[in-house]
Amino acid sequence: MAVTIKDVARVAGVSPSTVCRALSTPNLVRDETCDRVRRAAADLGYSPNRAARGLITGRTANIGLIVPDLGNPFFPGVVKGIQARAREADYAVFLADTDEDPAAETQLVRTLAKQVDGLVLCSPRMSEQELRGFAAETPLVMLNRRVGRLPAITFANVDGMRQAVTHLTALGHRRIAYVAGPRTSWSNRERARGLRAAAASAGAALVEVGPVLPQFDGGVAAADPVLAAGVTAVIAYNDVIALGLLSRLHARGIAVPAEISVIGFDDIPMAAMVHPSLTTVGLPMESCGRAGVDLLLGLLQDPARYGTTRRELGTHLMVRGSTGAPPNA
Amino acid sequence: MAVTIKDVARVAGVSPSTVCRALSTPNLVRDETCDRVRRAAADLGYSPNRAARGLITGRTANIGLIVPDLGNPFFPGVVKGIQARAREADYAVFLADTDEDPAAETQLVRTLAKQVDGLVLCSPRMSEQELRGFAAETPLVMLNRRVGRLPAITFANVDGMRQAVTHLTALGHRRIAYVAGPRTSWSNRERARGLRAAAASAGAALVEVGPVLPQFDGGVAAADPVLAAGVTAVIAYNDVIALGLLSRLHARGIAVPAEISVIGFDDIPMAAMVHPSLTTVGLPMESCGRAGVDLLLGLLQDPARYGTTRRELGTHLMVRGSTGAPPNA
DNA sequence: TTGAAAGCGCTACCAA
DNA sequence: TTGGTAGCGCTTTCAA
Repeated sequence: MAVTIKDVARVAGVSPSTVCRALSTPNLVRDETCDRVRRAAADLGYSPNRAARGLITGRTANIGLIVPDLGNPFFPGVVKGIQARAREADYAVFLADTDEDPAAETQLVRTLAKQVDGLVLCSPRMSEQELRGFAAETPLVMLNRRVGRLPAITFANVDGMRQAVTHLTALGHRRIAYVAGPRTSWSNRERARGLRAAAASAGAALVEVGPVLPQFDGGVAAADPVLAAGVTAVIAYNDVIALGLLSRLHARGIAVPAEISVIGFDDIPMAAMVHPSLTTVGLPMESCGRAGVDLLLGLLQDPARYGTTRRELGTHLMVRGSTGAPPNA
Repeated sequence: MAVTIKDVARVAGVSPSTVCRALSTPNLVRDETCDRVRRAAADLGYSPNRAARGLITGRTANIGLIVPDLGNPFFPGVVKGIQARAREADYAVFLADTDEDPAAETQLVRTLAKQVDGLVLCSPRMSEQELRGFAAETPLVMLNRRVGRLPAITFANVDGMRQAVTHLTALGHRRIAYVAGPRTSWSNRERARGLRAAAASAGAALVEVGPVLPQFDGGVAAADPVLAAGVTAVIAYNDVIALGLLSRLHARGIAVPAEISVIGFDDIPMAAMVHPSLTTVGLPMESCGRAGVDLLLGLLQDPARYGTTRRELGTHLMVRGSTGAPPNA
């Protein structure tokens, strides 16, 4: 078995209590003793058993992270941000991928809740009611979704859409399509809302296509209806859909942006790598992860203060090759 | 605080020991008692504290997973496979992303080792020596790398390259470039070795370009040297590099596959989504994750038997649009 | 400044 | 078939 605090105590010639103190509150221990203990610990390669510690302190130093689909290029950035911030704060991360299944999500929350101090839920699929229930039991922060006053980090979807529309109308576009993501998705609703508002105030016509699955094939499928709608520009719910659009437009011999402009949302890595490169609304994904952990840590320290904190992170339009002036401008 | 086994015992009117048995070995408990306990547990919403259990059983029911970079599209598939298999076996997964930093990897292994029953290391960056050291202390399986006889799941890199070369020579190619990945990468060495052997036995000339970073920009940078080498086909260390190649070739107005054929390795999702779609050697990533967990579970049960088990998973060439006959065939 | 002892939640053993 | 007891590794009183 692994080396325990007793082994260190024996080698250092002190009691286990002293070892514990030497390692956690050195100022309560005579310097010389402290040194001896530290040396023994180092020699033996001791590192404390966090589970045992958690049992008594009631603090596991673990956080749980639940994501719907790691394969979705939106998530790795967020997860990396969470990892990085958690590591800085000396927390370990339990990760679970639910495969977009709300039932699995619920079960996973139950299982994880016991072994972590708090949970970060990425774009949770579960119902508002369930979410509220869990939030009452376990410190929890949501990413990319808001439910009531529950702690959450979100992106400025509405403002992102405003930026996209401003860009398009400045170029001269007057008729724009929106390829909608899933009706049940919080961010789709936000983006659609922002887009409608921006189009209305800019005096541009808006045609909604879909909803489609937020995947490459969804975009492929949406391209023909978009073309049929007689628009000069299209904004997709997200980049993956936009990439599908681009692919199908290319296959049909439609030039982008000469004949139609395309805008995505998220700024996933591939967006900058395709031809033409994709104009898109960029989300600070790593910051989102970090902010999520920060909020969770705050929540653990001072639930009253952070219990209803919601932060919205700014978004920024990345203008690239897929947008230009409309055909007959 | 959470509800403990004592609470359940009190409500059910039995001793904690009985609660424990009723829940874990019901056949040692009278049916009626068992029912009473279960009901009490359900009423109170009891679920056992796995950390406390682990303390005594010496089994945490957690596995640790360390990956170098979740942003690399190679990993999500593997991680999903691991998650899925772990969940089936009722294990939870600690995930750590090391950001390609070997030092972080070492530290993370140390930290995680205490709270898990075993570790899965994805394409580990650390030295052979360190790896051997850790393997002596903690059950551990490597994915995508072999070191001596340590337990590992790998892909048939050599055979994949044979398939790629066979495909190209069948089309008539006689002069092929290889864009190498990092010298330090185990899979790059394997792939290069397989490629050299296959080219030699097929009588094709091989030109090596690079090494380049295994990223899109690496591929972009490699395109010009490849063109200068006067080859009719190029095989990249991985898909991400191949995508960069494709992009730069497009920018220079070189038609693929009319003027040059391109093959990648991995079959990441984007490979099928670009124009022309990328011919590539497909790796069963989810299977790799599942196999890794299976091997780890075997290792935990019977270290002697599985201590040196290494499995190689088959690879399959996915022929797509980026390969064709050479220009003057 | 240090050590002894109690106990976190749980399981395993021995008696009954 | 059940309960009591000990103890996993650690931290935290309370005394000394």
